[in-house]
Amino acid sequence: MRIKDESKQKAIINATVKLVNEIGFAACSVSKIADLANVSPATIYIYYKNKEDLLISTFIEIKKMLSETLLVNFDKNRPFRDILKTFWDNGFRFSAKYHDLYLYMEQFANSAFNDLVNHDEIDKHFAPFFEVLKRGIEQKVIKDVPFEMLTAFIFYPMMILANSKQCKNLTLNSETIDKAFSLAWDAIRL
Amino acid sequence: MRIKDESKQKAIINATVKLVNEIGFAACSVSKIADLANVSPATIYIYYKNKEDLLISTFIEIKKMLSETLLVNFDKNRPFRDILKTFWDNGFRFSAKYHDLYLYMEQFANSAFNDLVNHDEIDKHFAPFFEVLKRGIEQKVIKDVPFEMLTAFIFYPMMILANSKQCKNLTLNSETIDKAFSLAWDAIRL
Amino acid sequence: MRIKDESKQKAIINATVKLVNEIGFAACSVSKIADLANVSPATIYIYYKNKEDLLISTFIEIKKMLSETLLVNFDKNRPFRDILKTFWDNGFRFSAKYHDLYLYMEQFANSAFNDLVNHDEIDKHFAPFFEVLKRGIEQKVIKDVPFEMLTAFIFYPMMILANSKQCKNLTLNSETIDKAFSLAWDAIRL
Amino acid sequence: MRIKDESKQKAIINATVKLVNEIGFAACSVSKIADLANVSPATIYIYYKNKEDLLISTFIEIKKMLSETLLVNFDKNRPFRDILKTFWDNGFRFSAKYHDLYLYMEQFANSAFNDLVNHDEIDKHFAPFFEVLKRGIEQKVIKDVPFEMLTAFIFYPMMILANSKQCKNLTLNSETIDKAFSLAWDAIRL
DNA sequence: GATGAATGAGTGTTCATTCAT
DNA sequence: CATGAATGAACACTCATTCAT
Repeated sequence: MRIKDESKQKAIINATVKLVNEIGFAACSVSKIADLANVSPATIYIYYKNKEDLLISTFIEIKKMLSETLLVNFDKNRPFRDILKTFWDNGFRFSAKYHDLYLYMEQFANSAFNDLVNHDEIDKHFAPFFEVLKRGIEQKVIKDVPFEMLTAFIFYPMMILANSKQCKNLTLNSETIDKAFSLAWDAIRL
Repeated sequence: MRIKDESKQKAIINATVKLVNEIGFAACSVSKIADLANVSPATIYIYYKNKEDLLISTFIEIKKMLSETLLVNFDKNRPFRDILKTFWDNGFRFSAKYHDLYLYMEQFANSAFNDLVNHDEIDKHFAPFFEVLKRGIEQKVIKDVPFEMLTAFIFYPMMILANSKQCKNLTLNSETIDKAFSLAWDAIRL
Repeated sequence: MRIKDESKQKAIINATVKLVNEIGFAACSVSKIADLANVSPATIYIYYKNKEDLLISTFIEIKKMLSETLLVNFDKNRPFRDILKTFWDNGFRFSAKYHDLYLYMEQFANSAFNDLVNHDEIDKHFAPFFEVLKRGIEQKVIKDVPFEMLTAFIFYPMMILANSKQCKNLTLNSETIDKAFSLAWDAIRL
Repeated sequence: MRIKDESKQKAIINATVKLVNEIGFAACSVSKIADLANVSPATIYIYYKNKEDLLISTFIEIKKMLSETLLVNFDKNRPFRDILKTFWDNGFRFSAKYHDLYLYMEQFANSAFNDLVNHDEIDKHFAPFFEVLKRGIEQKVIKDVPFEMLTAFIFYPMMILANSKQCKNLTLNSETIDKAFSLAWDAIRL
C-alpha cells in the first residue's frame, strides 16, 4: 500500500481555504476545489468522507493552529494583565500571518456548518485560556461574570478588528493593537 | 391587470429568513424558498431580479428595521451614558423580538454576499449613532479612538451575546443585559 | 367595443422580425418580443392564438408582400426572357428594401415551423409565376423539366445571392444582378 | 479511472441529429437529447462544453464528412465537366446515404448558430473544389464571375433538390440528377 | 382592448458523489 | 493511491400561457 500523499492533502486544504475566501461558502464546490488543488474530485474522497467532512476538518485544523499560536510565550506566573496581553498579541499575529485561514474560520463559524462541529472538542485546546480567566475571577482581578460575557469583550472585538473585510479603515499596528487592548482590559477588569 | 399581491412578497421574505435560519445560506435554494412561501419559483422573479437581489434586499430591509428600533426613545439631551444604554437595550429588544431576522442578518453579514452590499447607504440609517459617539469623544466622555474600535466593543459584543447560537449558555434578561452594558461602558469611557 | 389597435399589431410584427434576425428563432421568446414592441405579453395573445400563430402569420404576411413585389410591372405579353428578368429584379429589390423581412423569411423557411404552413395557400400568390414557366415550356423556350427543378435554378440562387449572411463578399448592384440573371437564364433556357 | 466511452459520444451525436430533424432546432433541448441518447444530461457536458458546442461540433463533423464524400473519385486530370459531374453525383450520394445529417446541416446553416462557426476552417476542406473552379475560369471553360455566384448555381440548387422537405414532388434518380446537372452546367459554362 | 401578475413546466448547467480502471 | 468518466438530483432561471382587473 502506498502512503497517502501528504502534499496532496495540503493542496486540498489550501485550495479549500483560498476558494472559500474568493467566492464564499455557497459557491464553493468540490470540483472547483479539486481543480484549484490540481487533483481529481475523486481524490478528495480518499482524504475526506464527504464535502462536509472536508470543510469541518479544515475548520478544526485551523482552530487548532490558532490555539497553539495563542499559547506561545504563555507563562502562568506572569501578571494577569500580561498574560492576557500575550494572548491578544498572539491573536493578531495569527490573523496577520494566516489571514486566509483566519477569514475562512470566520466565514465557517457564521455558517450553518458551525452547528455540526463538536465544540467541546475544540474548547479543549482553549482550556488554558479559560483557566486563566477563572483564576482572574477568583483573584478578583476581573469581573465575576459568565465566561461567554468575558469572551464577548475579548475574543470577538479582536476577531472583528483583525478582519480586514469588516474593518476596512483601521490599520493594524502595535500601537492600535495596544490601544484596542486597553479597551478590552478596561471592559473586564475590576 | 392583476395588482401586485403584497402578502406574496411578505411570504417570500418570511420564507427566506426562516429557511436561512433552518438550513443556512449555502443550502438555501430558490425553489425551497418558493415551496415554503407557497408560491411558484417564477413568482419570486416578479419581485426580485434574481436570487442575489432577494437576499440582499431582505438584508437591507432588516438593517433598516434594526436602525429604526435602535433609535426608539432616542433623546440627544439626556446624559451620554443613558443614550448609549438606550441603544443597548433597544438592540437586545430587537434581537429578542425579531430573532429570526437577527440571525439572518448575522449569517448574511458573514457571507460572501456582504461584499455586494452598498454599505454607505446602510450606514446612513445609523448616522445618529455615529453622531453620538462623535460628541462623546469631543466632550471627552469616551476614549478618543477610531470609530471602528468603539463599535468593536459596543456593537459586536452585543451581537454575539444576542446570538443564541453563539452564546448557548447565557440567559438574556435585564440583569445580564445591564451587566454586559457595564463592561461595554467601561471599555469605551474615559 | 374598441377596435384592435393596428399600430400595436405592426409593432408586434416588427419586433418579431427584428428579434428573430438579431438572436435567432430559438432564442426568441414571447416576452422578449413584447418588450421590444412595447406591449404586454398578454397583448400578443389578443392578436394571435399563440406563439406559433404569430410566427407563421408573420411569415405568410411577408410571403404575400414578396409575391406582390415580384409581380410589379408584370406584363405577360412581353418576351419571355424579359418577364423573368422583371421577376428577378423585383426579387432583388424586395430583398434590399425589406432586408429584415427577407432574412426572417429565410430563417423561417428552414426551420421546423415551415412544416406547419399551408403551402398551397401561399403558392396561390405565386400562381402567375408558375403560369409563365408553364407557357415557357409549352413554347419550347425553356427546358421541359419539373417545376421544382426550374425554381431550384431561379428562386434559390436568387435567395442565396440576396442573403447578406450567406454571401458576404458579393456586392449587389445592377451589374452583378444582371450577370447572375444570365447564369439563371442559361440554366433553364433551351 | 474509467475510459471515455466512444459509443456514448456517438449516441449523443446521433440523438442530436435525429431530434433536430424530428422537432427542429428551436425545440431541441439538452435533456431531450440526453433521453434519446440514453445518457444523463450531465454526461453530455463531459464531451461538450455546452449546448452550443455540441451543435456546432456536430455541424463541423458533418461538413467534414461531406467534403470527404465530395472528393471521392476526384481526378484533376479528367475533363472539367466530368470533375464537376463527379462532385455533383457525390453530393447527391451523400444526401441520400446520410439524409438525417444532410437535413441537420441545412437547418443549422440557416439558424442563428451558423454565425458562430469559423467558416474559414470549414472552407479549407472544400479547397480542392474551389481550385477546380479557379482553373475552369482560367481555362475559359466556365464564366468569369465571382465564386459565390458560381456556387449559388451549383451547390445551392443541389442542396435544394436533395432536400426532401423542400422538394417533395421530385423523385431523385440518376436520370433527374443528370438532368439537373445539365442545368447547372449550362448556367456556369462559357 | 390591454395589462402586469402569476404559474407549472421546462431550460441549460452544475452539483456531490460513485464507479471502473 | 489516484483518476476521469458517469450520473440523478438539484440548481438558478425563463418559458408560453392564463388570469383578474
